[in-house]
Amino acid sequence: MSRAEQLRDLFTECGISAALEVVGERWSFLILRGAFNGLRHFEEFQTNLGIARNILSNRLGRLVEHGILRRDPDPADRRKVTYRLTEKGRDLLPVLLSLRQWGERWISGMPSNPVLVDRYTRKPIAPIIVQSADGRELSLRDMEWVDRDDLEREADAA
Amino acid sequence: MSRAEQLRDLFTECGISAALEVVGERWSFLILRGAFNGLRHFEEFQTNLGIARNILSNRLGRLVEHGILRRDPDPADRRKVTYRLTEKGRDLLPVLLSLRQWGERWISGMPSNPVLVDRYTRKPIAPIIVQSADGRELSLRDMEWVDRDDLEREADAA
DNA sequence: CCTTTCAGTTGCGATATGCAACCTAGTATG
DNA sequence: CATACTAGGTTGCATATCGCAACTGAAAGG
Repeated sequence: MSRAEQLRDLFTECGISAALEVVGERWSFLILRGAFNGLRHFEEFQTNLGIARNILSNRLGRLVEHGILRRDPDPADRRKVTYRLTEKGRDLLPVLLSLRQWGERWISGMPSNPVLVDRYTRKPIAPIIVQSADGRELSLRDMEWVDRDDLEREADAA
Repeated sequence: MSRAEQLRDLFTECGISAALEVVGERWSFLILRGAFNGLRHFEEFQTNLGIARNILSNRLGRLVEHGILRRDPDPADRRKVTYRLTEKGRDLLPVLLSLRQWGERWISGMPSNPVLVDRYTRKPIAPIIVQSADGRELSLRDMEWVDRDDLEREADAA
């Protein structure tokens, strides 16, 4: 595959642009961070994040539309609405945490509060890293972009 | 304290907000994806991403200001400028890859092309996960948010 | 009833984005 | 040398999105 072809593929069918369509807007990550931290109700998000009410309304709606949050009426108090993460939403945790760790390391320079700990050992979670299939840590030097078809041909040849 | 300062504090107190202040704008992640895949020059970014020239100019400038990209004139052709990732920028790889993996799994439904492989084993990299300090995979059930001061008190009590 | 709470919606000005045209320095061509 | 072309922007202007404050409407609570 030529370099030009590789680049074209890269930009037409990448999971990153697909993901950004859904969670790439201004407040989406912060709303999700709130949800991971236990925020459930509109007013909780609004006062905690300081986000404008109309924007919050719009973002919650989009996250629900995309199946990242579930919106349930509270049976005990019919004014209240409960937003909570779906499995699809919970699966964004590595993204949120790696972003947070990067921000702590390179921008704020210190760990934020509160800390996410292993419930049993009470120790903070490890830094999120890129690993090989057999669990070794990989840096950029250890990796290479390969076309899927080329990779299959390699495997067949071996 | 002015409203602007209040907002600034709000933005810097959490690693996620701090990170988003720098890389949270519309095209930033896509520009970084390009950089990770070898794009170096203004025109390369522009034609491959289809981004407006003024926005690209502004984003590249911001990424350089924040030390995520380095901007060097090309000594061989003094019209050309080379943008490349700094260590701070390269350290965003787990964020980009976990976002990509999430998008592949939940939005596009299939792995994108090309694939990032371990250069030596030729196998695709592993899914990015959250791990304990001793390397066990952690799910949300295994974790807990703890105030840092409370955690210290726990440690002292033990 | 009367008040408060919750989850929004509406109107409107400020900000950000996208597009096309233009600009400047440097390079290739004849 | 004159001319054309290239790389990396900038400028003007239309549109889209955001943020704030005020308002709404249904449901509790007293």
